[in-house]
Amino acid sequence: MTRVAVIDFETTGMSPLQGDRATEIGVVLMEGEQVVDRWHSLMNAGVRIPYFIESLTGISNAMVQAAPPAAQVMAEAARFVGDTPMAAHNAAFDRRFWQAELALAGQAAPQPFACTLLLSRRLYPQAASHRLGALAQWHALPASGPAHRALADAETAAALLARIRHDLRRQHGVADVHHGLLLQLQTHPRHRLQSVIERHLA
DNA sequence: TGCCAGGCCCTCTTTAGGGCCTT
Repeated sequence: MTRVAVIDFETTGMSPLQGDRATEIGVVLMEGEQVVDRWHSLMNAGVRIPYFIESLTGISNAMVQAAPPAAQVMAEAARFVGDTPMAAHNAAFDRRFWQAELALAGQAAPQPFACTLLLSRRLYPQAASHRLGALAQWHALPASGPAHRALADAETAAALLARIRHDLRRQHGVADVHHGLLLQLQTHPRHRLQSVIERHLA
């Protein structure tokens, strides 16, 4: 059974290269379409959270100041994930922070990332919006808690990934949706979706 | 001083521009 760690970060901004840091991490472990474990933590990276971000996430400076150090949290996250392949909604964003925060903690980040945003754009071009919350509504996914909190958003992304796996099985005839197939699908143009699947099935 | 993300995707494209998505 394919095991995937679905991750979501709350951060102080968009880019670790600009000095932005993670404030919260949530990880949901899936086997196939089932959630088998979950883990989350606030983290203190020693930087101030802008007011706009506080308002967006509800994560305050006082909350992160009371949280464990970022390096300690990331070491625990790395142990929890191990070498499990990963997924996230707009994975380019979470992968940047995963790699940057682990690098600051002296840890490697070798895991490949599947992206539910890229996969949704290919599988559901008729959706009006591919934001995580909009897709959750569009698919009628189960509610997972307040948006813009790491574990709730990781749960929603995990439910979306389960839906993607389900639709690949039921609508496209893929018996076993390997992580490698997801990585292939997300890197090909939308119009080549079916040919990639057919090559995989051959 | 002034600027400030990065990458994918579409199209009135490819010698480019702008919208979307993540916080």
